[in-house]
Amino acid sequence: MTTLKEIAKRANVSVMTVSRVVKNSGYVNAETRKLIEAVIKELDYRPNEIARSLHRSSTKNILLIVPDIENPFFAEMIKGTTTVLRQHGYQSIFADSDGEIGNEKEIAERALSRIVDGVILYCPRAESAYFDFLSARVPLLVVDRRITSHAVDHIYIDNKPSAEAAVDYLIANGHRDIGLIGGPQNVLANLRRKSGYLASLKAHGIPVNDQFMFFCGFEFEDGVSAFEYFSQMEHRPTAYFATNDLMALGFIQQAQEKGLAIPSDISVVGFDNIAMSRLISPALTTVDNPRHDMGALAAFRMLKKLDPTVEVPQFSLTNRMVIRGSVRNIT
Amino acid sequence: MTTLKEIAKRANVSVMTVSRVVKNSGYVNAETRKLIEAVIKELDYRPNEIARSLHRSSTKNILLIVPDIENPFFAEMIKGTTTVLRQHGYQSIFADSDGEIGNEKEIAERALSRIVDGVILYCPRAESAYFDFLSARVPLLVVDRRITSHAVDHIYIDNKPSAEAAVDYLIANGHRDIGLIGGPQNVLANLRRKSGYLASLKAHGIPVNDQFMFFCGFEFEDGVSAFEYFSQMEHRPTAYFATNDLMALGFIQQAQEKGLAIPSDISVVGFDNIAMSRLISPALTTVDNPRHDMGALAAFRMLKKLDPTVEVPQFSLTNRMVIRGSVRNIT
DNA sequence: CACCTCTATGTTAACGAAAACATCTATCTG
DNA sequence: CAGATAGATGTTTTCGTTAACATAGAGGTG
Repeated sequence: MTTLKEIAKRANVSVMTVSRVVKNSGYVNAETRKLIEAVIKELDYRPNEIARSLHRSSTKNILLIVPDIENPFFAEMIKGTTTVLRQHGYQSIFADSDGEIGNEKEIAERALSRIVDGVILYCPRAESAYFDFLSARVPLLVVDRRITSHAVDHIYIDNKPSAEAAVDYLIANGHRDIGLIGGPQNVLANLRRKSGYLASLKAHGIPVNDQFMFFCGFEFEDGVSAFEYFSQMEHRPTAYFATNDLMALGFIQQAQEKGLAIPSDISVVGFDNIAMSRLISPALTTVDNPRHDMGALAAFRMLKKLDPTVEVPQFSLTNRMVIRGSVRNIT
Repeated sequence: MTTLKEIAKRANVSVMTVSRVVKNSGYVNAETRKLIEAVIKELDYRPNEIARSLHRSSTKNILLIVPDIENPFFAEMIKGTTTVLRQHGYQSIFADSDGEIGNEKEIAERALSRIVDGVILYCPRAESAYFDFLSARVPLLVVDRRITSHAVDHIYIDNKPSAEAAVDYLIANGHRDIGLIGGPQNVLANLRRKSGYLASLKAHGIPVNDQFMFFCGFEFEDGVSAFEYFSQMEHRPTAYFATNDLMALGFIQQAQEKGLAIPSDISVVGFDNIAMSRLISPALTTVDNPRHDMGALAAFRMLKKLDPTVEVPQFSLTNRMVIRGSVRNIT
């Protein structure tokens, strides 16, 4: 716990001279510098960043709040963010809210104690008025959530167009009876995917069949259930759009279990492009969202908030279809 | 940026009285307190944690360094740690070293500037002498790496016994020709798994066949290569032990692609119990390691370092076999 | 009533660093 | 050679909070 003072005493100079050596600023005689540097080394001195932070009233820390770090979706965004922040001399304080609004707020509130220079919220659960509250008190960025308030800076990709493109792709491959494995109906991103499905059908003059839409959870098992639901029907879809890969995977596994082949019997398109979708057989055709870039952009936008001279590079944040082997052309 | 001073001025009292109200300590007249509380609310005051940290010379922050947060293995450990830390009033500063020694050291070194009260290194890459250096300067805990130095506190599960148990299980199911899909030979955990394989064979008097051991990378594709390697042999193993699930998954997928059935034609055991191993068909028999608990224990051990009165709960950190459907009894 | 104790509040110093300002010498310029 | 200037170093104050110490009135005890 060496301090400037101790160095100064040992070197027989004032703290200010030592400080000048440490920060390499101002005038210091070459020999004095040498002596002080030797003492610094001898006593293994390192500046106390807390004291510095207090003085400059900035900590060079950014608080990142995610609903669940075990979800690779968030892990990848976080990685994109921390990498950029670190390159710019900022550290990431990280917190996992477990998807609970209470935790989320409690954690965010800590940021108001000036332990961080800014807060980035990933896919937060709190009500939108809360973001106005926070934003008024600390540099704030909300990622992956649509925000209506003009005052709150945010990054959001609308999933509707890419979902529509995914269904367009099925239609282009000759499918007209297309099932929707629709996931939960209380998550915005998911609803936008459903909207894309509906929009595509409409654009191609295909009437919507309510029977062809199955709503469920978000998990692998929900894909299994979806298969069971559809397999009981007489007239079944030839192709399916699952609003996330995990459900698509469950659906495909169950289909194969029951002796159906993908894509010769059934075509499937997923959404998210999780790691596993590449690895199954056949590999899943899906929609990739730029998680890493979203995280990186969030970092840059935050840096610019804190220092307007920062250059924010161009990111084209668009979802992209990844065509693999789970769709068959039936024209 | 309201400070105690401003509150004091507005309420016409000294800063100390305000401080007493904020910290709820010492004597304060009920009416004075009420008045001060009103002013605090009016000015939206929050104590500056940086100033507090400086004064108490402790930040209530712990630095966590992982090689790659996108790897669910680390994400789960991190979650175990942060959850416990948060419950004890500590925040997690998080950093991703990208598996590079240089980054790892650079990040760890920051901790010496007293911005954190302790450091937890997950599966670090640095040479072991470095841990002595760090440990002498900051409360340090090393997780998932064998450390010989007596001075460095660490948490480590030897993978050999559980690997041995996994192979024992294959042998108990009547297999004697057992292939090893061995992964890279420069990673300690992986070598211990290989040692377990060898130990089990030896214990059962089964001679080791060098041809039956395939060494490769760590990925899904390496499992695919492994299948290709073994399928060229005349006399093939009836069962395989893969030193991680990802390779087992690649191996199984390729086997199924080539028309072989699991487990009727080939039995496979993996290691790690990643999420996907439950989801394939047949579900993979594998070895589960308590990632979450390791993370939680790391947190408790760190807390105890910082405050010896903390109770560290009992964790039985042992790998456990998870028997599912990828092994057939051929006796 | 002298003295103690409890209640209530204020003053000073400290945490470690650094910006702002001050001092002093040596050298240079007109 | 007076005065400006660059070089080298020191002193004071500030960042916001709080521990330690100081003060002072009210009420109680012997």
